[in-house]
Amino acid sequence: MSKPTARKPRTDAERNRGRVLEVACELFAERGDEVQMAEVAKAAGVGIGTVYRHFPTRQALIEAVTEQRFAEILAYARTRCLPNPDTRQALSCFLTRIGQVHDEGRGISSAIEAALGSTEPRGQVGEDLLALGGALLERGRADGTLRADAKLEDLYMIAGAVSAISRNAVGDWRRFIDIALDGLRDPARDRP
Amino acid sequence: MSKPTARKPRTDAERNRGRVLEVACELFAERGDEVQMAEVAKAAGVGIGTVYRHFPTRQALIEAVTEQRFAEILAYARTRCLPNPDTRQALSCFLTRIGQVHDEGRGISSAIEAALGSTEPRGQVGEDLLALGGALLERGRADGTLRADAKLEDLYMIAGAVSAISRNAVGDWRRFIDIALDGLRDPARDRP
DNA sequence: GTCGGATTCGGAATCCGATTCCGCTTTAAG
DNA sequence: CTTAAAGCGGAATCGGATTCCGAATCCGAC
Repeated sequence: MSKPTARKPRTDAERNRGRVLEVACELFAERGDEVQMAEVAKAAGVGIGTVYRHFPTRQALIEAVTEQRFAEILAYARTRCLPNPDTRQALSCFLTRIGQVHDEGRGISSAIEAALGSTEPRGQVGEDLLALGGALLERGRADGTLRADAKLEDLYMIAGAVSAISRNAVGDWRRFIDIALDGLRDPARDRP
Repeated sequence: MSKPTARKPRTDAERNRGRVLEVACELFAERGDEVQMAEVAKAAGVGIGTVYRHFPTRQALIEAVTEQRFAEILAYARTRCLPNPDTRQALSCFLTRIGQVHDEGRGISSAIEAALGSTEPRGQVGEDLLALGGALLERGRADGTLRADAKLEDLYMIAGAVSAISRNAVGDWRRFIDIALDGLRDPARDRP
């Protein structure tokens, strides 16, 4: 049974968790992977032990930060991309946002990339992001922007690719987005 | 001046270096990133100090292993891909090989990926690989397999993407290769 | 063949950063 | 206000890369 005996979590603990996560977001965005746990603790004004109580592992902390980023992307996609009636532009806008997030916050990029590709979406945010992608995909298939056999997986492969390309600075990821979306176009209705 | 005072390197040193590199290739391929320097040393039958003399850093060792992989890819591309008269197939074959290398040796994948995207090709191998890509690209533009404005950078973005996708197991990278090459096709001569 | 010094070896010691542990402090509940 | 549970801080521990240095091996000269 779900114990009704559960006491309300201490307010100071909640606050501390929040501070740590917030500070971690900033630090990772600025200096990326090189940030140390002790630094995060000091910057948040708590002891190392406290950081570890809330995020049992460096990896866990990184994942939490990553989820924040995902939430940002999700919010952006909902307000700026979905509303665009041109499906191609909506898709491009969505993918572009992913590239931008990497360009801005240098850190956690690899985490974002890994999470993007994971079939186990961490929590509600991942779930929602997946759903949003599905909706865009459906629209695209319906209005002919995408080939009929385009899959959600395809979209996420491309998203992962954008992540990798921007992270490694391989080239112009904006250009890549165009190429990839062209590749996902319906070949039967080309030529404008 | 290039010091003529340089004595020929000791033969045992050469041999040790070779052993270490060989053993490292195997270990990294089998167990990837988790391999420790001490392990490599033991497996190669030398002391840790020796490993460090030849590869001053774990990172350096990984890069050396990576170069081996690149050499394999280069050799394969030369003998199996270039000779294929169908440029599309040749390109696909080349990219497929990259995906396969990741699927086989689980390790150093991230290193391969990073190196693929680097504008500073490590040594002759990278140089040659770049040249080979350029040749395929040129062929593709000439025979209409690729759009006229396709760049070498595009090809390497795609290569990096294939690495990332196969490494993170985001999805079916073979399918991605098709999509990406479709996107790089000449849009003016579609419809068979 | 063998002598002397340069080069390489081996592996113990060191360094660094993540993670664990535990006595002390603060909060929720009665 | 009292008390036990929930949290806290940070010193100690651990794991693994990297450094150091005396001992062992080569190379080239005689």
